[in-house]
Amino acid sequence: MSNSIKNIRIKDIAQMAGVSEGTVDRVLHNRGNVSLVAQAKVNSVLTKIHYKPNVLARSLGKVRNLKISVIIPEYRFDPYWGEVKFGIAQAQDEWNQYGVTIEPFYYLHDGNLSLEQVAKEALKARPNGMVLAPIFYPQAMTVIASLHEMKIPYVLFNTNIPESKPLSFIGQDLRKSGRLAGQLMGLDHKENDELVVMHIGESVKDSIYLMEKENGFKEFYNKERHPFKITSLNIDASEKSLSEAIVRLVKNKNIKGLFVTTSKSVATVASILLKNSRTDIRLIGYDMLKENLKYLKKGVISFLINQNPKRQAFVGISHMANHLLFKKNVPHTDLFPLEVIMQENIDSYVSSGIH
Amino acid sequence: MSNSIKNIRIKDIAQMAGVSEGTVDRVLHNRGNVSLVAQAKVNSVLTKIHYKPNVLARSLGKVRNLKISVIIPEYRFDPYWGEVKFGIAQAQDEWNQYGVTIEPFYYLHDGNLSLEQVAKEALKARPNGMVLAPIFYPQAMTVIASLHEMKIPYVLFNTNIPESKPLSFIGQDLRKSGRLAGQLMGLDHKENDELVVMHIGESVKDSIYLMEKENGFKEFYNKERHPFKITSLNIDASEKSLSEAIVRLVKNKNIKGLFVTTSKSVATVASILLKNSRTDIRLIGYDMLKENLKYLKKGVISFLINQNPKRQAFVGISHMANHLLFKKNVPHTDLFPLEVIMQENIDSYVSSGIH
DNA sequence: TTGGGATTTGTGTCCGCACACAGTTAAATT
DNA sequence: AATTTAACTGTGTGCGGACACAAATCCCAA
Repeated sequence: MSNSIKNIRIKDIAQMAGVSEGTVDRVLHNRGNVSLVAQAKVNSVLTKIHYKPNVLARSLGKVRNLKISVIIPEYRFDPYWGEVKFGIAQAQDEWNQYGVTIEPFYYLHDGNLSLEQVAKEALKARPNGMVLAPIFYPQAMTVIASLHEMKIPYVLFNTNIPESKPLSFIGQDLRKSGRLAGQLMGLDHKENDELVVMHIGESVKDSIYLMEKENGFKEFYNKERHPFKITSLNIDASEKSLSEAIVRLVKNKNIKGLFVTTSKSVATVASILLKNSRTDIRLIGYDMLKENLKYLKKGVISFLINQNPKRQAFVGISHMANHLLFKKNVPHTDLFPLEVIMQENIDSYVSSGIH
Repeated sequence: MSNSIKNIRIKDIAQMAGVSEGTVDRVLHNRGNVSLVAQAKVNSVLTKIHYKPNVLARSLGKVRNLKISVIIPEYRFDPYWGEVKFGIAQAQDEWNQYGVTIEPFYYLHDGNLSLEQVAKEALKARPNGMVLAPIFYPQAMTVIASLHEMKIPYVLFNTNIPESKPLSFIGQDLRKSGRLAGQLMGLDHKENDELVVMHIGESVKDSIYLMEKENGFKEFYNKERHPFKITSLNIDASEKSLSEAIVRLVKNKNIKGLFVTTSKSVATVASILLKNSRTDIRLIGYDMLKENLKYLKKGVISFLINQNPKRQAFVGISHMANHLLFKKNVPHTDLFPLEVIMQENIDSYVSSGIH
């Protein structure tokens, strides 16, 4: 019965309208050069039927070698970006077969591998689209200006720059993620506990976005009116100052909770807690980095909030590819869920590939 | 520079091997009728290069109107299956444009709308593949037998039947999900607390799989050697007996935690807890059903474990479609992560579409 | 009325793969 | 040696859409 629901093709429309395929094509893509009569004939058919172009056929005859440049911070110094790189690799796997080439670039804070320099290099190859993790605001802005100028569409992920107009932004609501950390911290609260929010790493000074997490965290406690003392701390990532600072912290017996806003350093904190037998302190951090998982399994880290860096990269690239290749509409913002990782669900997250 | 990374096509292989495209095609699909010499020539090229067929071109000339039947329990009596239905709708949206038709069917426990009857109906249309939620074991087995006989590939989701050999299974590890509930329950434990595992609903008698959750829950406490008293309870879903049973339960002041294994009934439990001012009881349930979210927001439900029914259906259908249309390899089992939903991350889950 | 430019329309080709079918060659039979 | 049979190989076409280019039509001025 519902057997031969022959899909309507351009050919069919042409026949129905009594014009040639070329004319239908011109109307569909409003390329102009169509007489009002023909236009009317085609349009009257188009309103009657619901034409769905065959995506496969459309992109088959497409310009091969679409090129997407991906720019992220150098991954060798931070396993977080290592995860992102995995996501890029998966995207390459997925999209190469459609003739889409994905070229990754890596930047440092400054010098001749700064974001600006690297982006300039990337743009030389005249990519059809760009996917960018813009963690340094001012540099990012000049890159984005170039992109606008060259009319290259771009997707941002990880960090948003709302005032630019990206095709799409992929990331999380950082304030809400701070609030979530707050709730997780409070699950076994006691009245006179002291909680500390820690921002660790050299990027702190440039990364206003970390403050969002802190604000969210505090917001949670304001709302709930919990009588906690909350302080915050900025520490450089340099080995010595970091461990010294933590050791000092740990000596304070009132401190019962630490919330580390940067994903990489929470493992270091955990190791120091362990050495100083302060595993009574509830430690909350970000992301399923290898070291983090180790301490989560041991119970030193209580919770991790998963930002899903791998998937962020994958989805970002996919949005761009879908836009370029299939002309699909992509969401303006794609905010990932705030995933709570704890001992009893680590495995389920590790084993499930990209989710 | 890296400009024309021309993808290797059958044509190119033919040229490299010094044979015709037809021969390459015969080797690739081992259709036979190829001389050993030609075979060798082609194979030597194939080992050197990594041939990736263009999925688009392959499926372009494909049989249009692939048909996939989806069979799930009647959704009007259980919002869980309502969620699943949303997933089906999304899959239709996604795959219709590729010429794949998705036909849903709904079954009840028995009668002329039993799984067997409905499946018989579905099979009349000779679908190219089937996606099935087999919650009643014996009936499901006869359906699966038919599928094997008719050589129709099938994907199972929600409930696994490992001894059948589905193309793919999509779901969660229920034992681990029980363990997770255990950990969530224990976050603010006290020594002499009593915990209750509740199985609610008429399907309990047929659904051995609910026991997995209970076992996982108990397993967690065994391992941790927590001194909790854990009891379990099977209750019919009939209005009266349910509320009576819960009211009775609630009178016991030692009870500090309830773990409801069926997603739909936890809201009822929550409403009764609220009426009887026993919100001190930690309540854990499953899934982001509308009613459940209401009580989670109010704080009556502490945690929900998300089984992601919508996505389970979507992914199940997509696996089948990828298999039929693109000949893609699909994972033998696709176990979803065990997502923890709590007040401060509800929104992030609700707003992010299908993840 | 005709020429010439502008506008409109139709046809053909390519994209990469799958598969049917015709064509070629070699071996086997008479 | 002629002919059948089998084994192998190459060519051609279609899938649906995009786009280039050729062909057809129109309009207006000379």
